[in-house]
Amino acid sequence: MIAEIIPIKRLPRRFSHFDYTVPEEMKENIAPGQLVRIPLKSSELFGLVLTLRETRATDTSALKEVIDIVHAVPILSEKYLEQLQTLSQWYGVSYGTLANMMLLPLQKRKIKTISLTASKQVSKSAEKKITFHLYNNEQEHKQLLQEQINESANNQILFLVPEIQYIDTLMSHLQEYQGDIVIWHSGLSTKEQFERWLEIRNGEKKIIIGTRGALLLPFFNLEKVVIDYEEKDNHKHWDQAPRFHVKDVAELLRTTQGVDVHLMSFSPSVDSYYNVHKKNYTSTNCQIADVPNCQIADLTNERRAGNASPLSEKLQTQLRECTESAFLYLNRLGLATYIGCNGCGWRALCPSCKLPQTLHEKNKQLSCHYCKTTQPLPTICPACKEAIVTLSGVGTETVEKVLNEFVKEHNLPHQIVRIDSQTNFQIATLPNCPIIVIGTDTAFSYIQWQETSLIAFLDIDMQLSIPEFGAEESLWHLIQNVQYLKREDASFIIQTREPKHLIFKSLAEPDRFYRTDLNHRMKLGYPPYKYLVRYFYGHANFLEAKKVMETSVVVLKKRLQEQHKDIALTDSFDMHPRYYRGRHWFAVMARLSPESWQEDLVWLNGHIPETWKIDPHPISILSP
DNA sequence: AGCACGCCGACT
DNA sequence: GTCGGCGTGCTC
Repeated sequence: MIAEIIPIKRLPRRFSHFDYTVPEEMKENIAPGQLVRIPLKSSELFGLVLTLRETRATDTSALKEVIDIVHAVPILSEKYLEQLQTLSQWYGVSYGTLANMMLLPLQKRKIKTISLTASKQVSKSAEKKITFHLYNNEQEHKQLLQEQINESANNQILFLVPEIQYIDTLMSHLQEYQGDIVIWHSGLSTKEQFERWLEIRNGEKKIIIGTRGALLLPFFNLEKVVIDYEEKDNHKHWDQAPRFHVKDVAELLRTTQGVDVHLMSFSPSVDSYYNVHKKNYTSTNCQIADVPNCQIADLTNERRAGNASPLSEKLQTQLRECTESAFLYLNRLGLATYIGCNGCGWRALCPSCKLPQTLHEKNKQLSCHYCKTTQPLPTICPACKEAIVTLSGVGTETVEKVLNEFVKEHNLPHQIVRIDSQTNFQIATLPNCPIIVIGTDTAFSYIQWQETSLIAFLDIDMQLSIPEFGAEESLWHLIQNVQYLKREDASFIIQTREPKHLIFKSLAEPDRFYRTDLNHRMKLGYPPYKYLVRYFYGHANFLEAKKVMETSVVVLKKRLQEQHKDIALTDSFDMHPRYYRGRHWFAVMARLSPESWQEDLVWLNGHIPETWKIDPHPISILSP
């Protein structure tokens, strides 16, 4: 007898499973889904029995033997073995990689001491549509979360959040259920993983709150998945393969296992807006709150009038009158400033990555964030040879300097606090007086919103010029996020050189933003009208990377023309950064029909070079 | 992918 | 003599 076994280990995609012979005395007891021990190369590791078959004449090669069966009860049920196969095809990873994510906490010494509860065959309930819920404040949020628990039967319910810090918010809303909750995220120790994994696998805990990795765990009887903050990009596992989006995996669970899927947000994604209006989703309420009191400060006029400060007149006036705390948001870091020519618009770009270089004040050198190479700061513009290269753009460090002077000049009581990923900020060190926080995204979770009466975006124009289909949506959610968190009477100022931009015109009329953005996406073939799949490839040698990618794309296009005319493929393009982790990266993107993406994706994955990385439902077109 | 193996250069 | 850097090859 031969057992096809998945080694529980990250392996390349071509090694899905291996054949092992089953010793005579094991034949009666071995079954699919069981955890076994197997030899692989020179080591011994855990494996998962996939299928069993009688020895055939073709099985001539010398196979190794299964060592032993760890538990008589299968560790994964039939439906999870099927899920393993689907996900392997979608994301181009070996079964072992996925099995490793489902069973990661296995510890050699402890594993034999645990007992597994055999899962009953739960009758699959009738497949329901996805439901969308909108909430406008924390009370509504809390109420919706509790309803989700109260409305489900006594089976497991999983709440997914985009980042670890949101777990606390959910916990505070679900205090009454504390004893029945288990938390899952990537920061757990091996010991914590082991204990919690068992509680989830054996159905000892009914409520699971976790980040995206929790979705791949083997649940005992999962009835419902709630994806909270559904618009956030961190619901996508972009880091490393399998690059899955929780919405896609939840959809698989819905259609194959009858799991009830709910999406929630205070700022619905453009995708959800579309699906609610198309009645693909059921919705209780999708009346999006407007942003009535947001003030736009037109920087173009101010620059013309001679104000070169990063603080507009409007902001300066309100800062002078501000007696409480203020939050000034900037979406770039402070230690570095971008360099360019004021005369011709030339910008200092890294020669290999093609990313804007930054000036390090200390040594007056231009350097690149990614490849760390440095160059001297030019004194004349390399493009027009005339204008002197000057600093352009502001970072948190620059703003801090300007503010220090401002505070001194107007005798304000505020202390200035910088919060970004480079400052080691501790919430305990906050002074007792009113403060002005200068910060990036990192600052959002530290702001004391009840004590903050003025919020300003200093420079979000860069966000509007990013060539990504989701750039405008991201800014929209950022504005909504402030509106959601800020005290009702707090001022909110956005400084921009493009006051007539769609987003600002739509603040009092959210539907206008969604409809216009959707219209753009339809014309350009972006989600929700197309399902995108990005493939990318990197090589240490630039020309080699370019050549390999281009020739492969030509071959693939020809094949599509012959066999799959409905799948459109872009030309290959360089990524951003172009040079990253010691390689030069090129990408290509396919546009699939949203109705057939699952089959089309599997077909495409089967026709690409093995060296290509597979990225379905990409969050970014250009970046890794 | 990840790990063992082996080759070579730099140190106690 | 031995530590360790990373190029190469292999996994039923």
